[in-house]
Amino acid sequence: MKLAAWNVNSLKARLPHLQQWCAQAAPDVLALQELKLAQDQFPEAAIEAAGYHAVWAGQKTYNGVALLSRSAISEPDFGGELDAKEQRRVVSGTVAGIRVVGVYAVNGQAVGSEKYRFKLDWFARLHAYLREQLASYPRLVVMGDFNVAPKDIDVHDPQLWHEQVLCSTPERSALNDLLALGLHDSFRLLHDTPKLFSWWDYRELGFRRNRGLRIDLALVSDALRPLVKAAGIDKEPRKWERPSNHAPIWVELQDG
DNA sequence: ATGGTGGTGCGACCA
Repeated sequence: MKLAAWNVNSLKARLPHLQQWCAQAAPDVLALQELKLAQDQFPEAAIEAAGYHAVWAGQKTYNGVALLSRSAISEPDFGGELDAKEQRRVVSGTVAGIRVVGVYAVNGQAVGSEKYRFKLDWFARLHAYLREQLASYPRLVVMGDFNVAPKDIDVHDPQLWHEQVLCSTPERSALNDLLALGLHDSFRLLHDTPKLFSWWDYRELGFRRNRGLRIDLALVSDALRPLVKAAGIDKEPRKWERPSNHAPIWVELQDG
C-alpha cells in the first residue's frame, strides 16, 4: 500500500497537477493540505473520476485538508479540539485496516509571534488527539505538512535557519513529543541522506538553488514500522509549470 | 543582476 501526502497550495490551482501525479505515481491513499476552498467547492467529480473516494474539511481562502483513497474510507473524523479557531487542519479515516491522519500544521510565522504561540499550543492539542487515535487504532499513519524540519540534516543551511521558525528548539521538541507516542519518521527509517527536501520557498529561487526544508513527513506507528519497505519525496511536480511550493512525499507499506 | 513568488481575490494577508 502506497500512502502519500501533498500540500497542493490551492486545490483549484493545482487540480491538473494532482490528476497528473496520481496517474503516474498511483498512490492508494493521498492526504492533501492547503485546499484553500470552501467545503462545497471541493472538486468531488474530478477526484472520483481519478478513481478516489474522498473526505475533506474545507475552508475558504486558508487551510483545508482532504483524504483520498482508492478503497472506501470509514470512520472519518476531523480532529475535534484541533478545529478550534475554525481552522481546518486535520482529517482522519480508516482505509483497509490502517488509520490515516492527514495534518496541516500551523506555520507559526516567526518565533515569538502570536501565531508561533498558537502553533505550539496546536501541537499540544495534536499530541492529545494522536494519543487518543493510537489507543483506538494501533496501526496508524500520520502524514502531511508538519511545518517543522525535524533536524539540521533536513535544512539546506542550518546556520541561516538556526532558531528560526520551522527549525526552532520548541518546535522540534513538540515534534519529538509526537514521536515519543510511538511514531517514526518513515523517510529517516530508510534514508540518512542530507539535502533532500519537500518544500522550497517560491522566493529567492529556492527550488533552483535547492534551498529547501524537509517539513512534510509520514509518521508510522510502532505496529506499522516493520512494514515500511520504501519512502521518498517526488521532486518532479515541483518542476512543472505553476507548481505548488511543496513536493509530494510517500511511504510504501508491505501488506499484512 | 543588491533583485528575484505565488494564491486568494481586489487590498492585504498568508506562507
